[in-house]
Amino acid sequence: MPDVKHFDPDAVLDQVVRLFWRRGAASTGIAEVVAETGISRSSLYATFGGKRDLYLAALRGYVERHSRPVFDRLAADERGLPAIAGFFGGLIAARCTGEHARWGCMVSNAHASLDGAEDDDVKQVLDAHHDGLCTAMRAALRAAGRRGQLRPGLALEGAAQTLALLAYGVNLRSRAGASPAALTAAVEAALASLTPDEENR
Amino acid sequence: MPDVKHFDPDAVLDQVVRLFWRRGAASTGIAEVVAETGISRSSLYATFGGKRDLYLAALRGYVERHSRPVFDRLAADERGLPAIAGFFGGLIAARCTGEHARWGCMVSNAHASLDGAEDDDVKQVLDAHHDGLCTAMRAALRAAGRRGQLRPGLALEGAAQTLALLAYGVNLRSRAGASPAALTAAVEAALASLTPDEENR
DNA sequence: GCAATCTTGGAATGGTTGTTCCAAGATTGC
DNA sequence: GCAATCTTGGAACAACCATTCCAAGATTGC
Repeated sequence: MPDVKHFDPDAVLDQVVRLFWRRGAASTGIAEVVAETGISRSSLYATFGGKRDLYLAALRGYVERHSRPVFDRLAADERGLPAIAGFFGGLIAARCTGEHARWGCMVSNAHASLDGAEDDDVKQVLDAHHDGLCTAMRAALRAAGRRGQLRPGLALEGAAQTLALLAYGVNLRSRAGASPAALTAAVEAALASLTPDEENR
Repeated sequence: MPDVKHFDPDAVLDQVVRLFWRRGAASTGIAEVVAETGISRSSLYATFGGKRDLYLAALRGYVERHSRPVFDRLAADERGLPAIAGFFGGLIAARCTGEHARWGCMVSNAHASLDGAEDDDVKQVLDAHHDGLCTAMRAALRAAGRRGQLRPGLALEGAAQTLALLAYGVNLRSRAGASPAALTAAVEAALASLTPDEENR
């Protein structure tokens, strides 16, 4: 008997993600969300709750739709270092060109926007994201190890953490306009230092 | 003949830095600044101009008082890798403990809060900061090279960029509550991969 | 001590914020 | 087609935003 929604919540959330991703949560008003999505305030609040809930849903949607697929692909890639190089290559391309150029990564941005307050739900998403990235990186490094691409004695867990933090650095600097060349140089140096000495002579 | 200021602008700017550093610019109101500093709105506007000018002054003050001294010390340190290890050790300590624990780095935070708009002045500060960090890192790496601490064939410029981006990663993750141990593991792995193979067997 | 000149406190402003509310509209099962 | 039930548009709201303004106060050179 009831009426049904006159819009697609998933599509709307996608637009909200793009808005919060680009502009940040604090400096994006509900009015902008309404203008961008075309749906009314009532529908927004009825579907997603208040602004905090909306942001949280958008952040989770971002991880689910943008981060997770990339992490999964990296973790499943058996090529070793080329897989990691491919990950960073795609990252730099996505951060510097195309539709989302200079937007950075919504999760990285969220780190800086964390209110000292009880942002526990947001923090949980951030930690889960970081864990997913580290895990994928670890898997790719293990594959590299199996193929003999890594220098002897390399601390696999530590290297995974290094590369994960490096990705955050790329995300951050890309937002300020860092050149793809500079970012690529940093990544290539990091990857080169994982290989045995012989390959760099 | 004129009257003179009834407060110390430098001390006030320090308080403003701490406020924007911790809470971010977008979510900090002028009212909070007035409450924190104790000076009145009139004095604030007369001394620093509007909010954008105030934030810019605070950002520049942060770089001048917090980043620059650390960069200079790193650049002048002739010990090589131990100097870099010391830099990161101090960074992790400052980010995870003490007065500014979990505040991250104001410049790193600024990256994420960049409005797509004409934030050209802010971007300039960010670029200068990044340049200072890379330059200091390069100098320290050169010292390491002179002392034979680096693996053969290492791309010095690339390694400097890698370490700089790594620092941004540390800043970001520390704000979300990353453990000093995890951050240290990432840094140590990065530094270890700069040395010749022999030292890790 | 005087007058000139800047600073200061605090009220006032107009705009924007997130959120709520309700009448009007749309869609359902029967 | 009917009523029940949800959704929708848009007005209304109080709180807060950055900024301005002015009378009152403080400090200076003389």
